[in-house]
Amino acid sequence: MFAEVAIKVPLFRTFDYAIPKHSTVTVGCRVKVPFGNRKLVAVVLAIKSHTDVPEAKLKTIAEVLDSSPILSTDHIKFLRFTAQYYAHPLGETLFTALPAALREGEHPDKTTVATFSLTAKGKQLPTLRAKKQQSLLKQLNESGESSLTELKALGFSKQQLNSLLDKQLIEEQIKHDSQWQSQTLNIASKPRLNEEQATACSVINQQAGFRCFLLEGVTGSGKTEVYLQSLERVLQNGHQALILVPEIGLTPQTVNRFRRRFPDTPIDLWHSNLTDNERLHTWRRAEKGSCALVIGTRSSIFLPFKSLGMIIVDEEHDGSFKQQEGLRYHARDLAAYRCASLKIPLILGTATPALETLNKAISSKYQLLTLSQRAQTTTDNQFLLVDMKGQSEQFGFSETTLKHIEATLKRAKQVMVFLNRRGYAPTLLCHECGWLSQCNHCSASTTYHKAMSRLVCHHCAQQSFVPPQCPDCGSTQIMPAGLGTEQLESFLSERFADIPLSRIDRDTTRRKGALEDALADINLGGARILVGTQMLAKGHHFADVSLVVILDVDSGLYSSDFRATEHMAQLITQVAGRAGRSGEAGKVLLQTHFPEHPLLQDLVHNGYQDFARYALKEREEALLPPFSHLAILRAQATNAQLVFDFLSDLVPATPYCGIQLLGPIPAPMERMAGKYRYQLHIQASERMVLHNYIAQLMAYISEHKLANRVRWSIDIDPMDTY
DNA sequence: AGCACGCCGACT
DNA sequence: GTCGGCGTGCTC
Repeated sequence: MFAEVAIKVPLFRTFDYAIPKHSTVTVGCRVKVPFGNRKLVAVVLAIKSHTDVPEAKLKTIAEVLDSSPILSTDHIKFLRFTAQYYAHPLGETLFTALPAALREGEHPDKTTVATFSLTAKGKQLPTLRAKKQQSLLKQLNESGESSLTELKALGFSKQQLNSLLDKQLIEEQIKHDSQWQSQTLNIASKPRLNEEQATACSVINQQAGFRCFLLEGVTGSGKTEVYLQSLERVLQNGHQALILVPEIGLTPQTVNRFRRRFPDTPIDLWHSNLTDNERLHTWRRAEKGSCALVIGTRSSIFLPFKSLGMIIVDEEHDGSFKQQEGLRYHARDLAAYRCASLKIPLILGTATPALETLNKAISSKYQLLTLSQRAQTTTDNQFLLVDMKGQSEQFGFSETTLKHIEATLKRAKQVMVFLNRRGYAPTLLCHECGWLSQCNHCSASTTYHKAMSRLVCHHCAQQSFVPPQCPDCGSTQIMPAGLGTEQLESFLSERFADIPLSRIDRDTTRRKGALEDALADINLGGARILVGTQMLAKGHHFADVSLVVILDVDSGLYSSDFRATEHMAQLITQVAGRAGRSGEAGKVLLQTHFPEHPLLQDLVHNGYQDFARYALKEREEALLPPFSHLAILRAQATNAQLVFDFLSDLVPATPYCGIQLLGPIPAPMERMAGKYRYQLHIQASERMVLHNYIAQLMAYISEHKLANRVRWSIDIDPMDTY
């Protein structure tokens, strides 16, 4: 007998091996096989009695790693679809979907994970002298139980845990793998739903089989409550559910909310901070049906649930659901496929649906459920467009803007200021000769970080010292040009000297737990001015914000990326939702040179729903996604000519009816980390045509002699097209 | 991707 | 003389 196996190599083919006598090998098991002169882990895809491989080439399986399959045939089918859809080698697809421990051939049940919870004594929440231990106690009281990794992510240490263990305030237990019993489902008291929420829940609950719901709900309209109550039926039926959240959406508050609602229900987390052992453990718990809910980021879409009953994608428009390297999948889109083949409901929730999703709702492929009532406030926010034409500005702020900030601070409210550029200034400029600080390896300028007194390339992360003189002309007149969050911080803290300020961007939150600390600090009434990048926009609740300022609206209006306006509108709407939660209407101030821009006008006067429908019309007229389908073939190498020749060759070699090719064109950043980058845009009005063409293209490329000399990759449904 | 094999340049 | 650069080909 022979086994067809997949191996983690970038080849669009599988390999056959002889099965040694007396050993049992089944589909979905891992085996070790000799491959070239190495030994690799492989996954068995099929058992067959015949092979076309000549006897001289055929080798024999060296070792069987699993006595029972680690991948079900259904799951393999899902991964086969993924590989085919994203034009990625099956072996690599299979292996990226597996936790590292299984990729490396570890025993599937090699590990258990401990969690911590309060003892009876701990539940009385005694007052402790150690502040950190006290807040650890508080955290465990809120979460019920947390693993070491979860606690470490919150900035707690093993020592603090040990002290509490010594005092017998907390205890450690091993998560067991026993089957979760839905009979024990215990639902904590829940709020009454408003009419819209109740309608949404009942529509979802009446659904049997596959249906995709777009839950379009403004911030504060209670989407999470709809998720929670929709999950009840799933759990009661003994099924599992997956809740996909954006990368930074997996906050302790979110998790605690689910844990509090379903106190005896096993809920596992899945995110990039887990250790390999924890991943393996969660993977197995999902597979065995030991956990009922998984809340996870992008890659949790590949978890092998025993009996999945629903998938929820929260903030479905969020860019972090798309993987940007290797297997470039979109977790939301794969969720749709998975739900369809499992015949279970999918809920996509957001205040600002992606235009792709909205289009499906409008064309009735998805069912639209709208939540328009805000639970907390009744007043709508006010948008103000500040016309920057001819206005004098200080550090990017117009006089009007500064006056609004001042007035807001006087009323002891909080102000949020957004600029999507970290660092002090995007470049250094020589006043005498016009020299700009450039990265040696990328076609980009280096960002000036004043506090570190370094120049940093944000594309390849290389740092350099700030030159005392201009490297070109020797002048000492070199100065920062342009604005970054660090500069805003220093300007605002000088201008409003007595007002505490907090900056939130990737630089200030690098340390583990730093973001949580900063947010907690803000909510304790510390900072009144919050300056930050988009990070600040996502999912955090600040009670007192009544003014939001967005400085660089224009960067979204006239970008070469056709999705830039959509993303800017989403950002504006999301941050607007953060303002005015304290009872009074919030103000959102948009600085722009194009106040009359029709999309901006539409957004400001009629809201995202209207904007999005208008923007869809524009996409339709321009035949852009979702009214056509895109793929990008990217290639890079140290030698620019090589890259260009490779891509140029493909254009006439693979003509195809119904396909438009654009390129080769230089990538938006032509040189990055020392490599020259070009791309080919592939567009089709029919999805099938695109995929048939790509299949042909892949076959052609794999024969191409230059293909091994450049690094190339294909991106289906790319997010950043430029 | 790795890894071997093979063919040309500068070095302990 | 050989060490090593990377171009080419192959993996059941």
